[in-house]
Amino acid sequence: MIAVPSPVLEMYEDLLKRHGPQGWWPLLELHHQMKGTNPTKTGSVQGYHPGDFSYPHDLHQKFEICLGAILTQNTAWPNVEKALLNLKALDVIDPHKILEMSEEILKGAIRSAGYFNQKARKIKVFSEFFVSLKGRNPTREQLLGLWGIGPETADSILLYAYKQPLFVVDAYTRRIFSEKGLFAKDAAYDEIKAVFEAALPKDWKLYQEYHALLVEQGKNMRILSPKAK
DNA sequence: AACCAGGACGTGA
DNA sequence: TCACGTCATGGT
Repeated sequence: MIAVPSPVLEMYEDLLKRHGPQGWWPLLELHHQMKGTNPTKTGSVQGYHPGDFSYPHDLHQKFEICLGAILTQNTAWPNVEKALLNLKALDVIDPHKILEMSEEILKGAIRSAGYFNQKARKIKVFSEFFVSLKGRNPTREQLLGLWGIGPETADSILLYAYKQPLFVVDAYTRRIFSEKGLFAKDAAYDEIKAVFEAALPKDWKLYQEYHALLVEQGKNMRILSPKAK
């Protein structure tokens, strides 16, 4: 097999070399060997587990990832983490408990993540769906049919909570690669997603790491040169 | 002190 | 379809 130069693969190697393994998705509680903060990572507080692809360990952590995916919509992660810690303190990171609690209290708990009116509703809707799954895996179509779950959130949930090999496209991905001419800057989500999935082996660990690296790179670009876009 | 974050929905054309 | 306004807190 002759190695064909691919900007997609080259970028992955470059980012991995530059930033190292990212250890997404961050979780509130890891097993004790990994536990601790990672102050070197942009915007992170805790919960990353670089090199450890064993998570999520149970249904509880699956649900936590889904909540995080909704809460982080157009929102910086530290704000999301505060919201998740509030939910944990209330002991409601559980779809049944979310459904039981008042929407007003839920709004108060997730306030730091912004858009709390919309996100409280989204979390209620998703919790009902999660219960209906009874432990089974959701399909992308099912997720997209829920109010509040768009393409990126659906793919994030499927990739990080359910380990499905679906590439997640976010604003950073769009920006970094459209500048390199891989696709138009206004290309549709599914079009960009297809470019990556065609260029990469269908490997959910690779997809997890790649998306995390693109976000890390995007954050660094913003901090190091705010105007450089 | 604007500007923007690990987006999605509702609306009008 | 598609561009545009709206949603909201917290960092720089």
